[in-house]
Amino acid sequence: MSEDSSGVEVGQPRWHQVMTELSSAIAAGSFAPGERLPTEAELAERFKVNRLTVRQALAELARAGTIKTVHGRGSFVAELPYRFRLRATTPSIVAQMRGTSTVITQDLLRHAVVPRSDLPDPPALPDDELLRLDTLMSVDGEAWSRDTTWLSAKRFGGVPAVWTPQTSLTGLLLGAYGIVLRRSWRRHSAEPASPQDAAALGVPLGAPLLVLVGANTDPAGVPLSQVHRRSRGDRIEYVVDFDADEDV
Amino acid sequence: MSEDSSGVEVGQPRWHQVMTELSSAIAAGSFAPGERLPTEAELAERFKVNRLTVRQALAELARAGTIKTVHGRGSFVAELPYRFRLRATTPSIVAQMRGTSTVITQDLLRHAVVPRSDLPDPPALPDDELLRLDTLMSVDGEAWSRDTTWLSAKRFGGVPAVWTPQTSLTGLLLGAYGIVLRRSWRRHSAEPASPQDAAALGVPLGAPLLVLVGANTDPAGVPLSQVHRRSRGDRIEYVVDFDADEDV
DNA sequence: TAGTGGTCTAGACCACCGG
DNA sequence: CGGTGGTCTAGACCACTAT
Repeated sequence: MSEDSSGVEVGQPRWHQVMTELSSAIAAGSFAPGERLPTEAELAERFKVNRLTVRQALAELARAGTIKTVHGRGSFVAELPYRFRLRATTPSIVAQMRGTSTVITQDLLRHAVVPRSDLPDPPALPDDELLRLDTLMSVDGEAWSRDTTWLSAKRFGGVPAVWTPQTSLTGLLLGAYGIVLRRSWRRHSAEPASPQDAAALGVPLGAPLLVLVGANTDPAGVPLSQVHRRSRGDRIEYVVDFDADEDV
Repeated sequence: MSEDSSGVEVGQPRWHQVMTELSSAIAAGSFAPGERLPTEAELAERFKVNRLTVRQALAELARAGTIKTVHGRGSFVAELPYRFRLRATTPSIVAQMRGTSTVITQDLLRHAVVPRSDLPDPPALPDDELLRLDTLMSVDGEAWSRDTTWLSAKRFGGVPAVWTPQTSLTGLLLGAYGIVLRRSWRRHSAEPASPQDAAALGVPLGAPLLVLVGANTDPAGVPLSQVHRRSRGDRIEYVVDFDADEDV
């Protein structure tokens, strides 16, 4: 990245220069976390570019999680980037996070019983009727991940009735059914946020999500549940520790 | 997503409609994998919108990996989405992929010996001089992931001299040094592609990358290497299997 | 209602690719 | 060289938020 005598990038598009200058200013503390940036019109005037050029710069910063843009209000510097480190060996995410001083809620958005034959790619569960739970996990009021969980409808049909935002599914299964979940396998991938993801998680379209697909069994190895979790990439990461004892 | 009588989305921005229509056309096979889409000007005329509106639609499709846009040539439908499934328990990625009929190369882009004291966040290795290897892994000529690997410079200083594009680092350490690597821990996260990532991997700025940070030890548990791998999210995923025997 | 970001247009010029 | 995508401008109007 070459620069001229005044420290301005050379040979880069104008929007890229604006992006890095804003990024540097934020990193240098010229704008505090949570603070509002100048309006797009002001930035355009300050950088002597068109407003669209500013917008391209802001869009990239938003996708990277550096700022958060809200329609009608402005663009705000993100809170200090914090990524929650989750142990992949532990079935319950919510239980792990509850150990902290933050407020964790998991709302049940939808639930339905679906015949296995209706599913193009049914989960590997030994049941004909499957209970589908769509939940949204939030931390301090900020949505962090969307889950879709599949269970046996016959065995666990009562779960939606007793669900509360404080529910941890693993804890519920243990408490109400006496069942201990054991992780069987996990798949980790990175995907761009779909329009639905973007709306539910409050991230820009295309923002990186960390996606987990996995299965849990009972202690005997009988498949009990299958999970599909889409988490904000700037908030969640998974740790696999091969040295430590693999307990819960 | 409501639609009017002709099946056109309603209440969505024009660029979003163009995006979904193109996406559907591709999914329906109107454009074969690898085929070139009409030019932006043609699409603008066909959809009766400005070229910028078409460009916003194409940009989202490119970030999602549906198409690949090349300056001066056009936009091309991506080859059938294929994601390589890598076992997280196995230290060597390259060795895993070599089992397939594809051509895997790993080019050594740069290497340097760095005093540990020069690093703001040094890897957990018991050495004062560290060898840094920057490599690029490609599959059938397409760049899939960039690695930065740290090793003891004293023990492994000869590695760069014997490197070839066919090298697997794990295999090399075993062959030339008689050392068996054992995975110690792994961290998986999702990040947007930086300008450097985008240039090296041929993806759009901000495209989702699957990032792995990890450490390996010798069989006795002594730290040997630390890895930082940034892979194309549309090409790589990691599998953690808790049921299978954890060998290899 | 005023101020903010979100969308869209028309037009221009530049940078890259291929023959 | 002609054709393609990449960047940028000026200007307009819409949608959302706060007061």
